[in-house]
Amino acid sequence: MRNRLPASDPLLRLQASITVRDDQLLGWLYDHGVLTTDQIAEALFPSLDFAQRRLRRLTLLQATDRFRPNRAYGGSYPYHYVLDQLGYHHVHAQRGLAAPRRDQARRRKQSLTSRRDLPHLLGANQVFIDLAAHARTHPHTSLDRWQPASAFHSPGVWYRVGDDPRMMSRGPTGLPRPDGAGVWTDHGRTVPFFLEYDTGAESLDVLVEKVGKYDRLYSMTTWAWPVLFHLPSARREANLHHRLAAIAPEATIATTSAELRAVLGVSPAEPVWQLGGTARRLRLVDLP
DNA sequence: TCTCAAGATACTTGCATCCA
DNA sequence: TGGATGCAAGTATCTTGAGA
Repeated sequence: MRNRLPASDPLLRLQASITVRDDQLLGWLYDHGVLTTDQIAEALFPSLDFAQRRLRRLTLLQATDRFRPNRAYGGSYPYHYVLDQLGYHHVHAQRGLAAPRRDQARRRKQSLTSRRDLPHLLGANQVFIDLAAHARTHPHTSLDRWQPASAFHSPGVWYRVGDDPRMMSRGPTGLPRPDGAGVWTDHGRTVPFFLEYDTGAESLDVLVEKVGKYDRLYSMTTWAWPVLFHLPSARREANLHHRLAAIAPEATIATTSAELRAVLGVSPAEPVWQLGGTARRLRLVDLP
């Protein structure tokens, strides 16, 4: 039974109302910036209806804040949720960090609402949300780790014991900057992976260049995680494989498309991943 | 140019049921 | 008793398009 004593301090009132699921949501918003109502409902709640109720409650408690962009031709997008100042206080307390800056939430909100690549961020987050939603409804599967792109921006982040010591001070220049990374478990088998989310806005040359950076990483370090390229269309996916066939990358590159997943109506955990040179689609957990 | 209804999209609210 | 949940109806806000 949670403490229902009225608390005058907003932070105490929040702490008294928070559930394990709220903890996970606030942690995700802290790490990944912004999630929509639909994404949160899909990954954490049994119904959209109940998710909306709970999110409204968290917003009233000042743990989360939200904004709602309008669509170009009428109507609006669902609410986009971000962490509010009390949410930062709560996550910092949970993780044993120093108190956040007084204007931390305001700065982050400003940066998120004005960023031009918001659809890219939401798209990349959606891949992990789909995995979390899959895990919620499929026993013996779990998304054990979900790391944001920012986790790979600092110098020395790629260094692991046994690697070239020069990697300790080396920044991400010339090395990959994945849109996220995760660890997926399915019936006792575990696969870590990097995600590259493509909206189709960049040329194929840029994607091939990214593969080259993973090749460089693999040759300099002990990293050997498969790289998942999530592309918008089947045609773009085929074109990328055609380009990769010419360079035969050392890194393990697996691809899928939003188009294919929409037709099949399946999550990224299902057999949708294509490796170079094979037509067969593999499940995420079956990737080498 | 202005007004207003229709349509689209998503959130809110009321009520009921189940369960610990 | 209160939280979790589902269903249905209502509400809010925007764009579009027709008509005065």
